[in-house]
Amino acid sequence: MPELPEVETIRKVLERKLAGRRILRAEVRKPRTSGSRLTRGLSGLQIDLAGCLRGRKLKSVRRRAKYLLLELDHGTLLVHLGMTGQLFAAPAGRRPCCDLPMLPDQHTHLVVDFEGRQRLYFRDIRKFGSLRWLRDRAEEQQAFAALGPEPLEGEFTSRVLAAGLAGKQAAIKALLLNQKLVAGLGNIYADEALFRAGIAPQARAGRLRPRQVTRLHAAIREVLAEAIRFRGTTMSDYFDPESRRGGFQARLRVYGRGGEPCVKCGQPVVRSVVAQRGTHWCSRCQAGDGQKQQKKRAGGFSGK
DNA sequence: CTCGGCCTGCTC
DNA sequence: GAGCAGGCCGAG
Repeated sequence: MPELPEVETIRKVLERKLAGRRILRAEVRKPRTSGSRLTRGLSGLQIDLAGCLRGRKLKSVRRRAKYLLLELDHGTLLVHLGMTGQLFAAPAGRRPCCDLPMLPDQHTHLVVDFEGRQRLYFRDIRKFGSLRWLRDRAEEQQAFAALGPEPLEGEFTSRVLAAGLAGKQAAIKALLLNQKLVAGLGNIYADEALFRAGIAPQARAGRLRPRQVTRLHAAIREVLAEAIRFRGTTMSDYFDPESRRGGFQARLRVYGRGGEPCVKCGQPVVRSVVAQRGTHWCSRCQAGDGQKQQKKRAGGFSGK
């Protein structure tokens, strides 16, 4: 699902197409009463989302980690896309693109009509996404209280990363996915950053050498920035609001390439499970300092 | 921290 | 039918 680069790509498109426009009407299509975060406010109370949106003007579209914030002249709609969430902006009654269904379909949960015949759809097949209504900045801060630094901002320094890793026993990949150490990485970019840094995903976080931490910090920023330039990664169902696919999938070095030769050394890319997630890595280029150490030394001195 | 659960659709 | 999928949350 969408990770930081995809969400940032969506943000840019929405900002360009919808910022400054007023909402004429909104429709929540499948309000579910219990267990769903879809139409809940932060307090957990049911709210009339359509009523909150109607008549408001969209001032700007911001992003925090993988969250989108549609900031209105009164209140903010917080959107998280989960695994399969999509936002489409298209004129009413027009199909977003030929290989997508006519909207709204059975998976469309919210339809927002803007002035100028623009219509915004929130669609989410697996329903892991969420919509929340934030009344003010205080609620916004509360929503993000547990999130770590933005990886592309100055607040995310090599020192901050090092401090977050110090003493941790967990696999480095688990921490990268956690959103607390740094926010915005998901399974794809965690694997890609670790490959670029030459660190094994299962390496104990607290055991990384200072230079490995420095490389990881740089790799995280580079891979995210590059992925944004290519408008994100489309493995299967990611589209931006103009129905465009991402372009970064052609530049992935390990993710989704299990069994194929490593782009650096030619050895087959390994596909295993780390932190309960499918993980792609090169056991030669990412020797790290975990259990795989011996592999690197095969043929030379044996480890023990 | 790790695990299971949440959902639906797709591929074996 | 089983297993898998880009994320998160709550429980242990």
